[in-house]
Amino acid sequence: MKLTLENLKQELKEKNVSLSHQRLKILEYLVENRIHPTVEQIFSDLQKDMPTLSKTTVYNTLRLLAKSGLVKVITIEEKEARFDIDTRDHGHFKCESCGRIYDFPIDIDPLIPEELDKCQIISKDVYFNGFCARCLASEKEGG
Amino acid sequence: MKLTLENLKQELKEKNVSLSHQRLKILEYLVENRIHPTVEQIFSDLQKDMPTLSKTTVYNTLRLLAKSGLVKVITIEEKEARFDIDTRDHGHFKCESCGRIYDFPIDIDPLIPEELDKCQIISKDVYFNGFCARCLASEKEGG
DNA sequence: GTTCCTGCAAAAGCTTTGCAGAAGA
DNA sequence: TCTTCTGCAAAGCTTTTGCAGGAAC
Repeated sequence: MKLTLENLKQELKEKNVSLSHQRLKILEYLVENRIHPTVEQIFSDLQKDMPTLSKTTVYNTLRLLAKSGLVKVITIEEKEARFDIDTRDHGHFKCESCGRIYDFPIDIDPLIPEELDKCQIISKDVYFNGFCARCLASEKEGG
Repeated sequence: MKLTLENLKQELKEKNVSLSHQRLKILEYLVENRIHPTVEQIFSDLQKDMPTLSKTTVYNTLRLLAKSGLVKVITIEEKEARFDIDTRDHGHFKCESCGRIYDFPIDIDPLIPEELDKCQIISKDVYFNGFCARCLASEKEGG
């Protein structure tokens, strides 16, 4: 299933989660801005078109979407949570220089050790930290 | 190199990090209690023997140890940081029922995709969430 | 008219900072 | 003596909660 706004709206409908104007805009933002934004980013970007939007609503909506399984909370850094509309298994790489978070494909299921066989695994996260190719290149170039 | 207090003290010596009484006790605690404790756990346990210990010192020391590379900060949950004296690559499984965090061996290096070849990876974290064998068993048993 | 949602303000919780006094070399 | 460390208090941030007003059906 592709991660389109239509599909996500349909999924919410099936789960009886209503979509107010604010909620729809936040969902749209997540679909169109696959940058694993923070609450602050979502809030300040959307506020430009919705001056009355409050941060509380952003928090409430993200919590609702996470509870409904449509959004994943990324804890790759200590201070702030980040949000990902793509809930399928994949890895995240955070550049310590520019702050960008990149997705990368990784299938760790074959590596899960036997000792976890008797556990029930609900979510799997792979987080890498370092410096991205772009920053390494501009560092070399710029001095 | 084994994770003994002696080896860790030696490593700090080489890095010119001095070990006060408080710092030594916190380091000892981490070596002897491989439970990925929170600041609160470390503080309240150590306070029993060191009534004047302050939480600030626990924070300061953990930051120092992390900066020195002797401790890893685990962000497997959103609210509180946890600390691991074992900085070698391994996975963490957090049980949502009892809150325990288990270590498990996993070597993801062979799975790192080509697209990250030009990045510099500094740290790798694998976090699983779910229910541990112990909790699943007692649930079945207890009803 | 009833229910649910929004958004302000305040509170809560973790972590950091400022600083004076204490400890140690 | 001089430097470094501790620990109290206060501040800083992110996130949650209480609640009155408003929107939607």
